[in-house]
Amino acid sequence: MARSATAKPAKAAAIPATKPTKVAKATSSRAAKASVAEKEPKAKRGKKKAKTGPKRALSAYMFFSKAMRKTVQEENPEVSFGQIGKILGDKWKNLSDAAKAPYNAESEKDKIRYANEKASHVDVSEQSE
DNA sequence: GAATTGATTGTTGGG
DNA sequence: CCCAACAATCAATTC
Repeated sequence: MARSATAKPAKAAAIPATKPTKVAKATSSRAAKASVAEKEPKAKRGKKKAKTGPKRALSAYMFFSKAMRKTVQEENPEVSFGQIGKILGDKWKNLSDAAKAPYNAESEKDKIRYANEKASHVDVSEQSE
């Protein structure tokens, strides 16, 4: 186990709109991390584990990027991927909790979806390969 | 048990 | 085929 504290913060973190408490040092993990953090952005995303199992739940930003990406491109037709990301991120942060609500909702749904697949574990039919 | 690090998710376009 | 910034978020590892 890990962050048992993350058990279920009454959707505080998942739904800031309902409760913009922002976890606020839920476990001081984020705070401390924020303090440390700021290391050099080492693009070390060379995949490690996670075989072909159930894909993890997407984050609100994932859905946001999917939706806004196109829009941002239209407003910025001559921007590269990196720029889009920066713009999207900027907008994302600029978005209000209410605006994030729908995205969070999607992420939540995905979370459940992921949990469901994970829960599937081994049922009757499954085991594709 | 709490904190931290790490890996994963999605986008597009290119090397 | 993998990575690039962006943000989130879980998940296992570690202490």
